[in-house]
Parts: sequence; structure tokens; C-alpha cells
Amino acid sequence: MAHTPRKASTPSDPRRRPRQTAEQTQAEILDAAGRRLAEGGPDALRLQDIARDVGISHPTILHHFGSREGLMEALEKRATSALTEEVGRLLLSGRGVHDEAGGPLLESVGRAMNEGGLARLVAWWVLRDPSADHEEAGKITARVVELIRLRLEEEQETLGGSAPSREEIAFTVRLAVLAMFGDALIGSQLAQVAAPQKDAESKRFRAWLGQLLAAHLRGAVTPLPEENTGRQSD
Amino acid sequence: MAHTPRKASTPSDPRRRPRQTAEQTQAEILDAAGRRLAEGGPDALRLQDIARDVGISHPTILHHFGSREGLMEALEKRATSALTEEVGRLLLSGRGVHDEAGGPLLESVGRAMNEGGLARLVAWWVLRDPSADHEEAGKITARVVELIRLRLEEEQETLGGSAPSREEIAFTVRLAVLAMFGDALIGSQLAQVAAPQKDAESKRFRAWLGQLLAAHLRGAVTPLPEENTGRQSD
DNA sequence: CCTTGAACTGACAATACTGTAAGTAAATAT
DNA sequence: ATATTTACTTACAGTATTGTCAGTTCAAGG
Repeated sequence: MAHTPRKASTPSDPRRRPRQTAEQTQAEILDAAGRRLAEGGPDALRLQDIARDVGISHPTILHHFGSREGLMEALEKRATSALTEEVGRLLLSGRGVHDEAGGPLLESVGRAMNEGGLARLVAWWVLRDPSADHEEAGKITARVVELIRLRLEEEQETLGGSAPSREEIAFTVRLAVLAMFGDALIGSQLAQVAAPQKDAESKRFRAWLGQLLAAHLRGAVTPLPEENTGRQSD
Repeated sequence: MAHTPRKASTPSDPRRRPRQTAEQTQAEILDAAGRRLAEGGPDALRLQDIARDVGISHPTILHHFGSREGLMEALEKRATSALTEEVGRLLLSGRGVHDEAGGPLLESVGRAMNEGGLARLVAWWVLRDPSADHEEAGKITARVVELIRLRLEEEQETLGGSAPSREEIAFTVRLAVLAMFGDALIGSQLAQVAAPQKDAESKRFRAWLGQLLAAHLRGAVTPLPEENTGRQSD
């Protein structure tokens, strides 16, 4: 129980980090944590390592985020809100949703998943706690679905043709997200080409996917039969 | 420094586990480890917990697998070879590849990913060591691609029409695998329905995907332009 | 029967990690 | 100018986890 109070360790230490604003330090911590997570996986997310990267002592992290868990939550929040913003921007910034293979949007999500390390972050999060609800993801996709639906209806008025059902669009968007997510995690394991070409291969795959999805939404909609998918008891 | 040898702890303890064959015990350990991994994520993979599940002491696990790492490798090996076998069986067992929405194959992979916990295992493995090569995955997909190609050529001879290129098939298979993988991990987060219906939703999604892919392979092939995908310098 | 090997165990070593306590110095408010 | 808040530090507590050790029981082979 003891804990003899000791003399102050270093009364005026020049090695002490020049005091920063809380925001600044927190951003640096999150950056370092994100890098560690992207490179080394969940096991590499040690407070002491992150602290060393930033050049602070590890209790400083606890000071800012309360606990390791708090740090992880902050990490997730920052990553998802960054993606949300980007997707929102792309959707509002005009076209690019369904023409030209849905290119920009797909590319942007793909980049966030890959280079941004979002896929690894989300995967890690889901692994840690399977029952946790990531409502942000649902919200984003719902928004994308709705916006695509509106656009397709516009297009339909101009060009004629029948707009796909909302379920059709939802499934298509879901497929796109799953593909980008999966590709970021294990795409390189599936590609049948040598290592130096893998980047190009990935890009080509994305382009192909974009075309496939766009073509599907625009025309070749094969409706699902209205089966009762098993027990719909309650 | 020491370690005074002490008297044998329990000279004839009735609680001692009746001796099993190594194979038996190892299988039990792997089962328990798999369950822990699927339910609680990587952090739940503690030697002591697994030991308690099985009803042994934790050094026994080390005795059988050498180290925690060894246990993980054994886990992965078992899971992937199980999937390899099942896919092989399905592919050879006759049709089911491209007719009826590629149903059985897609369902089987989906089940392995979901209930079998394969997706979580692979994800966790990839997160831990991003540079690790999972060559098994590449081999399986290559095999699937080749078999589908053969079948499509057969069908083409009978029905006419043009068979898709190998790249086309490879991308399609890749998409299917990525979708199943991603769906197992985050599908439930993306679905826009209430919790009790999520199972049905997932199944419907798989059916939809199967139809989409089959339709694509069979007819509506939109060829990618022969663009140089960026730097193809070397 | 006796020896050898292997399945299995309890106790312990070593280490590593998160979180707390107590204190210092710089900025901000009064 | 003084008081207060807060960014930041060192030292330490507490605990959990993997791995080692020496020993026991059981089975199989000579």
C-alpha cells in the first residue's frame, strides 16, 4: 500500500517535449497508431511503441484518450468520418456514380480501404468484437444507395429504360463495398500474377468490376424470384 | 538460482485426465481454439482458456504444438485443407459450377467462410502478418478458374456462343471469393434490415450474386479495353 | 519384468503490458 | 502577478500470459 513519495525526478529536464496543443498531439498519436495498425496488425498496437514513434511517454496517450480502448475508438471514428466525408463529396460533386464504370467512387473507396488502411482497421475491429455494431457503415451505404437511385431515375427519364429496384441497387452497392474491402485484405493472395504487377492487376480488377456493376444496373437486371427465403416466421 | 526440487505434487491424482492418443487431444485442442477464435476474435485465443475448454492444463498444449505460434499454424493448415477438400469435391462431383447461379459452390464457400469461421481465421492471419503468403488460396482459385473454363468451353460447343477469356473468369471468381469473404466479416453491418432477418438477407444476397455472375459469364461479357493500366514500365 | 518414451501436470520464471500516482512546467484565466 | 488548469514525465503497481522444469502415470517393446 505504500508508495513512498519520492523526490521529483528531474526538476528541469531539457529533454522534455515542448508542450503542444492537445489537438496536435492527439493527431500525431492517431497517425502513429494508424501506421502501426496498417503495418503490423493488431498486435503491433502497443501504447509504448506508439509513444516511442511520436516521441512521448506512454502515459501521455492515456492522458489524452483515457485508455487503450479509448484510443481505438478514436481511431475508428477518425477513419470512418474521413471516408464519409470523401464519399459525400464525391457523390455531391456531380457525376461519377454510374457512368464510366462508377470509376471515381469505386477508386476512392478502394484507396481508402487499401492505402488508408481502412479495411485493416475495420477487419480488426470486427474481429475483436463480432457483435459490435458499426452503424456508420450502414449509414454510408444507405446514403449511396439512395443517391444512386435518384440518379438512375433521372437518367431513366431522359433515356428511357426501367430503373432497377432498390434492392437491386442495394445489393450492387453491397457487392462493390465487399469487393473493395476483401480486395484490400486478401486480394493480393488471390491474384495470379507476379508481385511487381499486383498493383496494376488490382487496378484492372477494379475497372472491370466497375464496368460489370454499371452494366448490370443499367440494363441486364435479372430479377430474383420472389422466394420466401426460409423462415419468415415472426 | 534455483528451483528447489519439490516433492511430487499429487502422487496419484484421480482428477488427472485419462491418457488419450496425441491425435485425439490435438484435434480437441484445435476445435476449442477454432471456436474461441470464431467467437471472440484473436484476443480470445489464450492458451489457458483453450486448455480449460478442453479440460487439460495449458502446458499440454505447448507439449503438442510447441508454442502458441505452432498452434496457430496448425489451425490455419487444418482450416484451409478442409476448404480445399470441399471445393475439390464439389468441383469434381459434377455440375453446380455455373448453372443455377453457381449455387452449391458459392453456398459452400459462403458457409465455410461464415459458420466455419474461415473468414475470421484468414482475416486474423492476414492482419497479423500482411506480408505472409497464403499460397493455398491462390492454388484453390486457380484450380476453380481452370475448371470453370473447361466447363464453359464444353457448354459453348453444345450451345454455341463465345466463351469468356481466362482473365474474365479469373476476375469473376475473384469477385465471388472476395464477396463471400467480405460478407462473412462485415455483411451484417451493411445489410439494411433488422437483425432477425439478416440470415435470410444474406442468403438472398448470395443467390442474387450467383445469378449475376452466371449471367455475366454466360453472356453479357463487357470486355475491358486494352488500356495500359498506368505504369507498365518494366 | 524392466526400461524407455510420451502424455500430462503443478509450480515457477520471465516478461510485457496497461493503468495509476505524484509531481513539474507551461499556458491561461483571474 | 497569482492561481488554476493541463500537457507531460518518471516510477511503480498489478496482472496476465507464454514458456520452462522436474516429475508422475501410463503404454509399449525388449
